[in-house]
Amino acid sequence: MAEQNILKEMFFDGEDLTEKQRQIIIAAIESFSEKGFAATSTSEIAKKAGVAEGTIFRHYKTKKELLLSIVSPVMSKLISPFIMKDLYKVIDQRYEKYEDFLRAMIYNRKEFLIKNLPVLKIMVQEIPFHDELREQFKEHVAKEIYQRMSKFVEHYKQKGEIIEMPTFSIIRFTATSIIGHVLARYVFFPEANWDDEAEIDRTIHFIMHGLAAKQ
Amino acid sequence: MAEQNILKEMFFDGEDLTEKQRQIIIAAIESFSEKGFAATSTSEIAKKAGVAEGTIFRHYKTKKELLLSIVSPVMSKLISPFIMKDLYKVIDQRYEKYEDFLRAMIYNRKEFLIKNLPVLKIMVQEIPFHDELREQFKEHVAKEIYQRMSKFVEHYKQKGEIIEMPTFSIIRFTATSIIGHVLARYVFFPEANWDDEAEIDRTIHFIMHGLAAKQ
Amino acid sequence: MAEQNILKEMFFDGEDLTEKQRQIIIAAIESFSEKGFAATSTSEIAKKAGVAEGTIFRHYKTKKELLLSIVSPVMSKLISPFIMKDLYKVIDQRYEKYEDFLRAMIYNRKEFLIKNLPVLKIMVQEIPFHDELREQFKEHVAKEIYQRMSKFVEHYKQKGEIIEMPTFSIIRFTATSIIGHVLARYVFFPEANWDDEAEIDRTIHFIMHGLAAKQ
Amino acid sequence: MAEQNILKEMFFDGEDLTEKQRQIIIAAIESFSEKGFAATSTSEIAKKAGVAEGTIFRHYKTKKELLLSIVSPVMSKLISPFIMKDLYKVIDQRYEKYEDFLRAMIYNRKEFLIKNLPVLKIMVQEIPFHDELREQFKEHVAKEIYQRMSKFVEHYKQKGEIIEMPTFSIIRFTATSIIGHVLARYVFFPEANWDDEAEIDRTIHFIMHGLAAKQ
DNA sequence: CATGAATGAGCTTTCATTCAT
DNA sequence: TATGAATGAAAGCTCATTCAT
Repeated sequence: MAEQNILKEMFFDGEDLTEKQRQIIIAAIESFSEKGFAATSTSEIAKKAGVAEGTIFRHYKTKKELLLSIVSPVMSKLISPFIMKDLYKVIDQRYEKYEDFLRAMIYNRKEFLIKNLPVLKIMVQEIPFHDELREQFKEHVAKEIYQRMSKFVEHYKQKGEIIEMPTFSIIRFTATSIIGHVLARYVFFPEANWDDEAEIDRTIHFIMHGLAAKQ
Repeated sequence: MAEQNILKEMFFDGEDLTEKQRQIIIAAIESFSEKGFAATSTSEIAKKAGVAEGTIFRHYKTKKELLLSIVSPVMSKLISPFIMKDLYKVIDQRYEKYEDFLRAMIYNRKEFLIKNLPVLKIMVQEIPFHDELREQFKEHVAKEIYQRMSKFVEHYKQKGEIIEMPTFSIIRFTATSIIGHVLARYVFFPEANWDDEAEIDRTIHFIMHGLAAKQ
Repeated sequence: MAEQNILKEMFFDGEDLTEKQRQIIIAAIESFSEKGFAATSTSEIAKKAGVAEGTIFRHYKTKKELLLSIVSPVMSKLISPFIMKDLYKVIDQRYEKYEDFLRAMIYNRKEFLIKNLPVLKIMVQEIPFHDELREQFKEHVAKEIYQRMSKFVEHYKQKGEIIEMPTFSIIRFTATSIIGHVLARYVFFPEANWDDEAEIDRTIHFIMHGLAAKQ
Repeated sequence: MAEQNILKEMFFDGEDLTEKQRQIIIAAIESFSEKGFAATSTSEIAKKAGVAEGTIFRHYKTKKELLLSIVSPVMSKLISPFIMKDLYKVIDQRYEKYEDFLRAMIYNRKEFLIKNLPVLKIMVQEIPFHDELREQFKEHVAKEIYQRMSKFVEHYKQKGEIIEMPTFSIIRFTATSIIGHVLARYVFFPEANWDDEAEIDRTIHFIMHGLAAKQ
């Protein structure tokens, strides 16, 4: 129930979907993320959503279109904070250090990630098998984020905040460390007894200073 | 063809499979990793392997059993260097510093990973959807590797080589950085113009010293 | 065609089946009784019924469910005259002698048996191989009929109409004689030149007086 | 084990079957009688018999031939006492009354029936579905028995022992009563607490004198 | 004589999709 | 707009039978 409310917020704000359509999407997200796209049947979705099989195809021409209609908007929203106008100025003024910037980014995207975990799981699972998704991800997510991140990274490099190293590598190290945190925290060991703030601090410290003991 | 030879080495050393059985496994690996397990039909595998569909089921009672027979042995081999007897002594003598140990591990597993990329892709893709795989991975891969890594990490912590931080976090940071390297290098951008040695150096440097510029 | 009409009457009175569903049942009865349940394929039924194979499984989850949906209602109707309320009173008033009762029963069930011969054949053939059918038959047919027959038999025994002998044996002799008549008449030699009334008389005479010549 | 010995006696006396062949027949009888011919797979028989699948087809060209090789000899032996030479004389001298004859027949065939119950079950089950079996049964069992029984019945009718009634009916009543006994005793309620001699007496009494109380 | 790998046709069942209502 | 009966292709799997060894 709680999850359903959250999903509604994310998905249905400002969109005019019928009640049935919402049920279909909620049911599809649940099934796709539990069993995978290919292993989920439309009849199963229909049953879970409490609609007739035909109703799904009234709204989505094919099963794949249903998948895209779920994953695409989340992809768009995933990068939204990066495509703010005047982002650079804001950043420049507010975050003196790279780690301040990182912390802000992490806190900014955290809620979004938690809310959208099932859809993000579907996205990650299905990207390798669907050209449209892969294309969309590359063009509108990876590329966008990479380009904007590059600017910041180069900015902080020029300021002498961060090490001289290919920008690509810096972004990669940053990204994998943060994604690793999210996966560990929310996917692999959600039940563990986490001190979230401390773990984020550790992650940022690792990104900035690595594992070597200070001499 | 080249790939087939590699697969043969990995899979068929010392096992007595019929020629048809080998063809089935090679075909299944190809299809599963390209389209996913659920989206691959047994008739497609049969056709690709050049056998009758019935032949598959003579050797593997179900499609799932075929999947497991592909993934399980690779899982076992994945951790084999970690379960060497007297590993600790060897390590202790040979690797004075944590980064030496890391470098050795990376080079040790590199060939294995490259050779088994398709099967590892299948493994990663299917673990979320098959209890048996998940259980097997947790019990025989994750747990084993974690326990042994813990010993090393604590060893280097005591030696004052690495920072005081929860062992779990240290392992996580180390693992995600290395996995991130492998994914970038072999999965996402295999075509790029890599200077492998330099990139491994950078990865290890990042793990040890982070991104902060030296003052 | 004639047979189809009869089947419709028996099966579809008061039930709301689609036209296709009726065709499926009619085709299934024909095939099951001709070739046996296990030797009949669903594709054959579909073809004979003029529907797609998928249609069968829309209405009956499995082939076995289709079998049960055919046999079960006939089992129920088979015993219906025995479970009339106030049956005992009616009998008591109307049939002074056991043979009157027998004659009434035979004529009562005769039409039913003739109409349902194919389904009854399926029932008899498949009971040994399907636990559900066997259980259903034991609980709802054999037991019911036996209990009610017992009352009558004991009633006529007390009246001195019939011989002192275990009730079970009396019912058995009665039943096998009548069933033997039905089998001979309608199953083994339906083409023979029967004088139905005379044969029923003979059967009842045999039950009552046996084969011994009167001295 | 005990059953296996009995089966061997019945089946394998004087026939030169290999050990494997015997195992196949024993396994086939068990499976056919438990699940029916059509629902039994040859691989199942092979497994139960402890032979390779191919071995079955070395001895029996088809699955059906295996069925016939099981049922046919039992059919032949079923009527063997009826086709004794000089049977009529023997009968004439030994059995003054029809019931003496019946009793002798029942005791004569009893052991045979018990020993061959599984095969007889197969025979009864499969006759409706296999023309060869039906033909064989009609020609070599039903017809033979009917013709010989006719002679006896007419003999006893002439002697005034039994009632004036069409011979066919007399045979039918006799047969169904006896078969009913066998089914009740050995098929439907083998576990019940039977007084065999008494029940046979009752059966013969019923055949001779029916159910009417003596006035 | 016996094996068991291999076959391909056929099995029951599921599927995404259509369409008359 | 929503339904759900109907579809036919294709799914995973089983089968009786063959044949090289």
